[in-house]
Amino acid sequence: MEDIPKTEIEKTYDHKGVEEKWYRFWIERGYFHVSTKSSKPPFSIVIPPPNITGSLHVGHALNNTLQDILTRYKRMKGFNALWIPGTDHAGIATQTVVERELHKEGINREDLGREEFIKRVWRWKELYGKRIIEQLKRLGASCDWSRERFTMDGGLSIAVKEVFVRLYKEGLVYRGYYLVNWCPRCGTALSDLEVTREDTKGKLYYLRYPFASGGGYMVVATTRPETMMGDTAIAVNPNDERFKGVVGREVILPVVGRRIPIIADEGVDMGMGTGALKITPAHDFADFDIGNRHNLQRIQIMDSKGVMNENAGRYTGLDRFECRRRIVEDFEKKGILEKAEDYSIQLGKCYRCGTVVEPMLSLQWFVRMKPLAEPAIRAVEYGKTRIIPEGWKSTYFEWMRNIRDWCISRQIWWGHRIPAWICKDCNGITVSIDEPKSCEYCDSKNIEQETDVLDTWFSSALWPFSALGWPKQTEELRIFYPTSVLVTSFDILFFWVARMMMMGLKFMGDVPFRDVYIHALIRDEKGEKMSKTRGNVIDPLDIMDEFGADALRFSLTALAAQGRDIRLSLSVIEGYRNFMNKIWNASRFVFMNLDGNAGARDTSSLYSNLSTPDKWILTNLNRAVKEVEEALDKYEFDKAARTIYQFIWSDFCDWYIELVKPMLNDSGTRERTQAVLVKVLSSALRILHPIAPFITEEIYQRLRGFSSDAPESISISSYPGVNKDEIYEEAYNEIESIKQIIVAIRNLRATVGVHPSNRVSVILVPDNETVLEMIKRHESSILGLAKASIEFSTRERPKKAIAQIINGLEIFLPVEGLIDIQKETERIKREISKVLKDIELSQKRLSNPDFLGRAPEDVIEKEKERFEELSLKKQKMEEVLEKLSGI
RNA sequence: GGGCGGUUAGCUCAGUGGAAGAGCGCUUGCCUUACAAGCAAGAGGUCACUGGUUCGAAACCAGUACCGCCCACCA
Repeated sequence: MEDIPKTEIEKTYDHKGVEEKWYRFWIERGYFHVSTKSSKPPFSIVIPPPNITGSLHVGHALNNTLQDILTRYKRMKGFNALWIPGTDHAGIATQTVVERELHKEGINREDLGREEFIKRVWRWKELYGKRIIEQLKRLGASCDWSRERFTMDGGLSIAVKEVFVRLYKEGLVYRGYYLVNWCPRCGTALSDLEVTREDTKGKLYYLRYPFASGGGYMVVATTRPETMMGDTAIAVNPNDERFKGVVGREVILPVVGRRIPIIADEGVDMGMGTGALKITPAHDFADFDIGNRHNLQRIQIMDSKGVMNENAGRYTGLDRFECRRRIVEDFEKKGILEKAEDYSIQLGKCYRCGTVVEPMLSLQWFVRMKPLAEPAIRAVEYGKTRIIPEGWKSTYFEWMRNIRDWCISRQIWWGHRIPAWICKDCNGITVSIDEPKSCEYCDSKNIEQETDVLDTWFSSALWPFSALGWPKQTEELRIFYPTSVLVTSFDILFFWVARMMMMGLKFMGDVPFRDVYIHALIRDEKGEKMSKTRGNVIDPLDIMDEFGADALRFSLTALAAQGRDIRLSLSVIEGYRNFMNKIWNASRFVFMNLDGNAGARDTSSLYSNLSTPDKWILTNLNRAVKEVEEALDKYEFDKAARTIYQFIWSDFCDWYIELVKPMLNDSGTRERTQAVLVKVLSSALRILHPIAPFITEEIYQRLRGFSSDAPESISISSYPGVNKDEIYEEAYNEIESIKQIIVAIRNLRATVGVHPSNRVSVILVPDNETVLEMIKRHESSILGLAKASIEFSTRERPKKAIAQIINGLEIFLPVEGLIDIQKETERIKREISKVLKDIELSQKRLSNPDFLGRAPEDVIEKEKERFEELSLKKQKMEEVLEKLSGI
């Protein structure tokens, strides 16, 4: 063990300490800070602002890794690359969190009062709102932190008011009494998007409503019998023969005793239920519309907490579900309930808390969407904004074309308070950016500001321009709007992307981003959504602790294909952690073989005398660079990662380093080889840097000492370009052939079971002089990598030997009868039959006049060559088989 | 009810018209002085099914089945 190489570099890469160190270094040097004075072309991304209540989950990790890759890539490519960070105030979510805190202290927000409560939320934000930002930094996010924004900071508040006022003045914001989705737990209205539908098992109840004139009853079916106390009609389809005689008559509501009419409405589906529909305009969307058409009274039967109100008679004070239970019980006794069937219903639930939403009549603020949606549809149709992958376009269009007005008011405290003042005298509404002194209609001073706040997504919709300083006409806006790309996942396509499109076009007159890249959602290895209750959550913070941020980032990148979900498992991450270690050790090898003064050398002269393996690796490098560039330009992150992985591990480590080892021990070739190693490693590090910034910086810093003019950090170094002069077709093919020979010999060794440390002697029978000469040039490589010494033979094949047949060459490994002849014979036979099958197919193709007539020339040529090769191979193998049987 | 994805090796996924691929797992042999988080050699596939287009289909088209997602006021 005394001849362990003298090196200070650890055998295993340890990310601990490294990541933090370089992140601090980058920040201190201000590499991520972007100046508006720069003459470089702009590139910009605004972050999807994470909630201040959030903790980095694996979805954030993916989303931000991809943004960081793009930002770092563009920065290295010479762009003035700006990535604006920020956080979202997340109205309901944050309010809930703080309320929970209060609850622990035994108080609620009403005890505190609005003003005091909001102070508490701000205090909470100061304490915990930075958490997710710190986590993004751990991930390596290269945001310009000097421009960090918050959706409730002063500037954004001005933007929100400006937008609201302008929309109101143009009639695009209005206020009115409508039926909205109401969450009784959160105590607020929700937009349609904030309601999720869930299949729920329920019952369909058939209720008998007796005719007022006596003599029978109507049967109506409902899943919500408690709403019957708000019924104001029964509706049937006018074309329904069954009910021809009853339209215009009246029935009596059981329990309540109220008389309600039977009306006819086209909206009633004759096939559903009993064909007769009970109409509750104040608690059902369809009924609301029917009610409007027939001027029906709207009777509310619940309060904002979902508790039955005074209109519910003897059920007043009961929770809606308790009321349902009781009412069914009572109806059963009284024979009002005809039957109850099991029924599966799509129940609307609050997307925040899961409470069943209640359609509730209330005074709310809305945005008129149609006029805003039209330009946003056109922008995507005309390609002013590209959606990638394209498949999402149709989803976007579908939603935009059927868009409904957006309920933007929320009855909570945390959020942007609506800048409207309501006059207590004349009920007039004064909407204004600054607090008005009096009512603009009656001049009364008796005005009060609207207590509602805006939907969180209202401010998010302005993010691409508000984060750049709007409504001020800033340099940032001029340079960086529209932003280059938005990176997001599809679950907020409507919530956010669509609304940003509308607002951007409305207020900036241009789209908010050129591209929208939509990535997948992360699931566990079984394809299930990660959730705490399932216990299948992969916490990126734990992953970063154990495997490092680079391994996490690379894993996410490699999995970021454009499908709909990504299945992430620990074994995948472990695999890419191993890749990081591989890079580390390849670098370690390079360092161990460099001399201290390597940097002072003039490398250009060394390049004039490249070896074939040198040319081969440079060819591979340039092709890899090209592929990675093209992939990143098309947002094919997984392809970029795969290309880099393959280049570093297979090409550079498995072959180039191995091929080059003897050259490092030869003083005639040592310097040149060192130069190529450094060049290739340096390029490899730089193409990898956007994906794995930490380890590449760590190695780069060590490599920098060997190079005279390297920038002080890899993150500001330039991205490698493709050098066409370094594509060496001939050398490439030559090494590919040599690789084949080495693999074939290794295969023979394994077949015989030769111990890896033992040298074998093989007999090569080349087809021609060219092949012979080529092999001779690489004899030492074959000796080194296959541990085989070579004998050439032009005619004679050895008698006792096993063979491998490759293109242009037969390889024999003489054996001393130690091998299992039977097994080897079988193997060859199997090979022959495979070749035969291929020959057959090829022949069929070549004898097909249609193929010869219609296929392109080069394909036919290739097929002919292939046929020749296969035939030759078959012939050679049959000879080998013959020889084998003679042993 | 409408729309959109997916179905390729045991698992997770690439591959978009011209010889079925990768990683993990598996088998076998190796601590070969960069790396056992490694090296080498293997085994393993009717590319879901049925038709069609084409000289040629895993890929393009149509349909079927299964899995998943989104949208929608069917009591």
